[in-house]
Amino acid sequence: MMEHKSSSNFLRNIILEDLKSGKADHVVTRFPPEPNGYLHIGHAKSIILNFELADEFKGKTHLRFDDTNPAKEDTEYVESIKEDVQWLGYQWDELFFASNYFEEMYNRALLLIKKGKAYVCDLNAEEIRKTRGSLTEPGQPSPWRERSVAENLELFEEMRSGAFKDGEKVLRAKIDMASPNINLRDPVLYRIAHASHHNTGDKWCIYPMYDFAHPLEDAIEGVTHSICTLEFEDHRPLYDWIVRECEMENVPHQYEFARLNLTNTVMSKRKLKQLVEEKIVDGWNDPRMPTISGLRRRGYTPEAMRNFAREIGVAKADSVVDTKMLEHFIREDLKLKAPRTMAVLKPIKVVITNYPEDQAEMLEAENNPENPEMGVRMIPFSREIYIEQDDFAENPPPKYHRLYLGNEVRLKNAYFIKCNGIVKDESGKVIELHCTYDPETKSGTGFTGRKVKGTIHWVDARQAAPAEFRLYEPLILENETDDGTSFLEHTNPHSLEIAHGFVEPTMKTSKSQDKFQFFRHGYFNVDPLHSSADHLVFNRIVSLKSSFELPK
RNA sequence: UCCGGGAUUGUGUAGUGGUAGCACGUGUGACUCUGAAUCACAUAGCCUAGGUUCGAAUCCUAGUCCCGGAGCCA
Repeated sequence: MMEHKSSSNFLRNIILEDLKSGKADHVVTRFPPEPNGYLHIGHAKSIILNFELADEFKGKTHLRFDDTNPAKEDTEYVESIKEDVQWLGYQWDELFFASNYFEEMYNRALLLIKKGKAYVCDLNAEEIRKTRGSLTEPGQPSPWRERSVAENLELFEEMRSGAFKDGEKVLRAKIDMASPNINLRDPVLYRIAHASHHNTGDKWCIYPMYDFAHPLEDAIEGVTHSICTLEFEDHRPLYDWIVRECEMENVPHQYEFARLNLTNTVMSKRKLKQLVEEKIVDGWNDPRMPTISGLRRRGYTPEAMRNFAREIGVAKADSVVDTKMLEHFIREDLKLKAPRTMAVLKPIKVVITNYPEDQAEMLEAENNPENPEMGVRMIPFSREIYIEQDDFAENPPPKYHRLYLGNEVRLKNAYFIKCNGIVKDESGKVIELHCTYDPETKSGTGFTGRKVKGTIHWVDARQAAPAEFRLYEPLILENETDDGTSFLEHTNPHSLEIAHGFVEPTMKTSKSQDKFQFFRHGYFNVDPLHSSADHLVFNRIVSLKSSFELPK
């Protein structure tokens, strides 16, 4: 399909100006996830932004794992992140791990110490917090702030060699305890953690903090435009300080944009993790999750996600994008790609009383009327078929165009049928319909003798394949409020509905991740985990829009 | 309260001194072997108040409201 062009945004304008003014003569961006969880659609926005910005200016984009905290990170996440980035359609020019720079970072820390810009502090976490001051009051200098360079050097080397326990000492930058920007009040640069790291193993027992590590990583890699989210805005002066004082050759610049929020969705790793751990969903790739792996399993395509990301734009104002926008782009992408087929989700049997019992025929059906190149298929038809329960009403509501006693409708790709009788069980529930068909009205014959208001879908009762359908509703009912309630109280108990019905016989050969439009229902994806040849499972990606609502 | 940001139709986003545009949504009609799609039309906006200017969403002044920041997390 045609890819949408993204509209102008402030980051593009900045790059344009930088190139024009000579502040930069090329562009290098990076996507720097911490491998401590799965990527979600908010990350997709960042990935698409970074890769496309670089691409537009013939630059490069690195994938860099920001793995400076061994306690939280794991190679499992490294692999899933790589997979998700590639699935989205991007290939990094370079793959880096921050942990591979640990020696370089250590040397830069040494430089800071020698310049009198960093010191080893013996205060514990609690004491550091207490002396940091508040939003309105300055902090107090640490009693260890004036240690000699020689002593600092010796102590820092001992920290590295494992002479101290976790938390016993830290390395701090010596900046300004009275700064109105709290990030500048002698921030911690290194902490001691006797933990083994997914990449460096037990080589290190001191690990750099984000504020120290990130600017160095960008500088080492020659990143020109370091794009991050708004909450790091306050860190920018520190970022610049580190690059300057560590005397880095390349000088990257940090720019911040607003993270993505979607209606009826939570987007923080912490909350998503909670949904997984409290078993509200079935893992990180549950089709209800806004994770890239969840959306993929639901049936979203990379094209739809890219077009969505381009359309929502990039800005600095906090915002919440309507999920309908995302849905629009998957419908648009699948419209010409997905074959149409008929599926009855909640079946009721119809007996066509004037159709000979021993007869059957094959009828031709277009695979996609909007895309004739997709050809045709043959579908079986005989005396007994299934239709959708909702397509029959004993007491039809106003403007009901479907089947009811005495009314005639078209069976898609087949004949007109008229309802003459209903069969009920002891409880009074309608369990079967008796109809008659008109052979004159066969689809494709150009019959114009009379018109019907409704066309309904169906499957042949003898040959249809049983199938399971998973219908999703938003996981979160209300958007976050400030009333102090946990978002878990707003989860939708009916976010998953499982239906059992039938699909056309040709669907038996469908493969994992195949996508279809079930006539009049919506777009569905073959579930990669639960579907098999003898037990078909389809995830509803998104329903079709409908201007008619059945009254409850 | 200190520091840093932000405010353009219902939602998201362009516009950087010269007709406020795009997308989604919503509504109406046409068409229809999908109550879909498509097509047509409609819908509605510059936070407030002053000022500069022939002319302000844009520049200036003063407000208002919203978001972020006090991890040895990122």
